[in-house]
Amino acid sequence: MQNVLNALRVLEEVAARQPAGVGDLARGLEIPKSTVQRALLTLHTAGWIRQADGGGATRWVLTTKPLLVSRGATGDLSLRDVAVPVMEELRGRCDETVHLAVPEGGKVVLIERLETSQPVRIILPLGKNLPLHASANGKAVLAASGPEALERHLAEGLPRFTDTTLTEADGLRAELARIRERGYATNDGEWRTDVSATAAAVLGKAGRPVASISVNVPSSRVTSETRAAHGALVCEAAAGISAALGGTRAAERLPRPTP
Amino acid sequence: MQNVLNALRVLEEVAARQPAGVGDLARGLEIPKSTVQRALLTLHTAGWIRQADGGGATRWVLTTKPLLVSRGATGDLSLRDVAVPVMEELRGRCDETVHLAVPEGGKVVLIERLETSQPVRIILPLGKNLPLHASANGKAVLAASGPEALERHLAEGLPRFTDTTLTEADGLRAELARIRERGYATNDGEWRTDVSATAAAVLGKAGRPVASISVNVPSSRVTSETRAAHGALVCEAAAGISAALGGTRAAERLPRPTP
DNA sequence: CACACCGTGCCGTGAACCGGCACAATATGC
DNA sequence: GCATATTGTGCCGGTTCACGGCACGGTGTG
Repeated sequence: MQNVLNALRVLEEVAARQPAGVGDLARGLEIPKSTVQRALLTLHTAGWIRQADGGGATRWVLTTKPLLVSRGATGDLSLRDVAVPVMEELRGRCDETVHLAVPEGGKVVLIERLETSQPVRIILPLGKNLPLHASANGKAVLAASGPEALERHLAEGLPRFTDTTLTEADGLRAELARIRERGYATNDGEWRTDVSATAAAVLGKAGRPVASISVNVPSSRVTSETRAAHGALVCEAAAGISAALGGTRAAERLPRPTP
Repeated sequence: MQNVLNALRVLEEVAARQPAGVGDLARGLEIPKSTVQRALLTLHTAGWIRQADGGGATRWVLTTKPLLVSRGATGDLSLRDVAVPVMEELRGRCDETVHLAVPEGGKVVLIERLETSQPVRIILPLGKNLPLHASANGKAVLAASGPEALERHLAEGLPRFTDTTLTEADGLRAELARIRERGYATNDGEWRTDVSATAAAVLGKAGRPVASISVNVPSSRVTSETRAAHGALVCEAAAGISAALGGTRAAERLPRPTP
């Protein structure tokens, strides 16, 4: 138990500051050197880390095993493989940065990105946590979730990020209704002043939102025409991914496959 | 130790067959149910897995933590972020499937893929291990490595995959010399009969190969013209990535940054 | 209703992890 | 060149906690 927690913390630390030695890690984690050393050897025999090629001091780096494991991290049929081609098509049509995010623990997490060719870009690191009430992806997911998810989120409060952030429950409710009506969500500098986005939710087999796809544009580049155009595009893209995942968004029951 | 190994095996099994229950995992791993249960709870408190939304029975799925950890899995400056735009450019010029692989443990591992728009495609799963002596990426890496790496690989033998596979040490040596001469490696059905590829190695700061980029084409579509064209393209792409990584491929020593 | 299977929790035993410490080898300061 | 600091590695005793058999309540299934 404690052993596993230590080893996983060491693993994360290795990932963060690779290539790293025993001393670095022990100091960064505030864990005795011996413990870190044992964790490193264990992770090595498990095939998760290896020693860097350079001779001298032993520096540890990750193997590709974490990558292998995270391949199935997004959903049943490898959401990423299905979504990326659709995202490429979408970016081709608008030439703006396209994001894919999945809901997790009261946030949405950015898991894939395709960049625009334009010089002014939105650049968020993969793995970034975005708030549910102040991002286009978050609001799209929230609008597609049940009311209990909304209440759960309201209970945690609506922190303000900019002066356009929705911090009132009623305002958020009205916004979500508008999103459900037109099918896509928008964000006009509600989280970072200069970031705007348009997003639509991807629905899984159970009709629940499993992801969200968005077009991200610097606020300075947004016009009412592009906004509407992006809305239509992300709706189409999200519907395409949902269908490819086998989503039953108002789909008729399929004839059962012959056994 | 044993504890950690168990937990990591459980984690991999969850990744492979998510959403999965305790019984499934225990049977698949041939580990007592109690042990698996403890490992699941531990992984949960560590934030690596979570319960699926569906009510009924508890099914476990991965969180995005493995994805976060694997972000830095490829190199110092996130090789993937640097390579993907170059790969997109490359695919745009030839409209064929582009692969990115990294060397690891006597193999090369496929870590990124961009697909062609053409109907006949090469589809290899991400994370696939490719042999050093019978794949374009592998040979490109081998040609850019030191002679001791070659000897180490020769000691393990050269298994035959097809009737064009290079299984003789001398033949491989000659091939590697040819690769070093022209800058790119080729594979003409030496691993799978219908898969051909052209690859060039990406060099890191120490001048060692840290990755390889390749254009993969069905053998039926290969001509001598496309082969030469792809060779030039992958060389250019690999050089671009190497430069972006700060590779010192014949680069002069930089003035040290003022402290 | 019986049966099988599910996920979960308890518990005694013994093997393990923990972490302080010591040691060799290599940078760094004077 | 000596002294100092820091590195990675290995050992070992004490105590903890992981192991895995077993039992329980709940849920389909025949």
